[in-house]
Amino acid sequence: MIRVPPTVGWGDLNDDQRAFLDGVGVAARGLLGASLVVDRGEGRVAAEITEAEAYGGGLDPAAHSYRGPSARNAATFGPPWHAYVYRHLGIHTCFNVVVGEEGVPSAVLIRAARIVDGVAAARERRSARGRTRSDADLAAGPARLTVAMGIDPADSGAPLDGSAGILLTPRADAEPPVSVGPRIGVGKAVDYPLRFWITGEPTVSR
DNA sequence: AAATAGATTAGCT
DNA sequence: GCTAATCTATTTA
Repeated sequence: MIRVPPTVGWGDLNDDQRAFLDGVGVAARGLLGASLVVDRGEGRVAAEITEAEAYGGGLDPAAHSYRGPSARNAATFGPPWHAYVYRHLGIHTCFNVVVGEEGVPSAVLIRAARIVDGVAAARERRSARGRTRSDADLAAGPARLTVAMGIDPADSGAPLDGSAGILLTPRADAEPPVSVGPRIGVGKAVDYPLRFWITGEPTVSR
């Protein structure tokens, strides 16, 4: 994997680098409509992914893994179809799916989902401050999703084959209508559209 | 060694 | 809309 210095704009990427980034984008897009189930014996919640963002590891100045491995981002260098979970601003937890081969960091941030089963459990977790939420609001945002589904930083590095309580199943049907746009809350590399969502879904983040 | 920005959300104006 | 909450990693002195 070739690394690009922070001063180099995305327009200067060579063909191989662009192909890699596009590949991560395709992976993110492919996760739309996929089924995510968290089941630890109680409070089982099943959801369908409705919004995802791609992060291109060593090529992407906005990626946590851009400057090499650290204790926090180690999971992004691990095998694909595993979780990368981190804490943001000390209080919020975000869930990613590692999509690159082992040793090649890349991840897809799951920004939003539609709860299809276990709505009661999800609402219970999200109503910690005594507020009730609409169904569409339960997982409309990366940190909201982890709360609703009961995912925490201890899950970072866990496989997503169900053996650790988290099961991610690829979408079986045809791809739904997809919208594309720039990533949210990212100051760097804004000019490359790597955010994907299911068109018209009420569950996507603001 | 100290400052600051960040893949966010909730609550209040 | 604007700000607080509050931790980590990177940048600056």
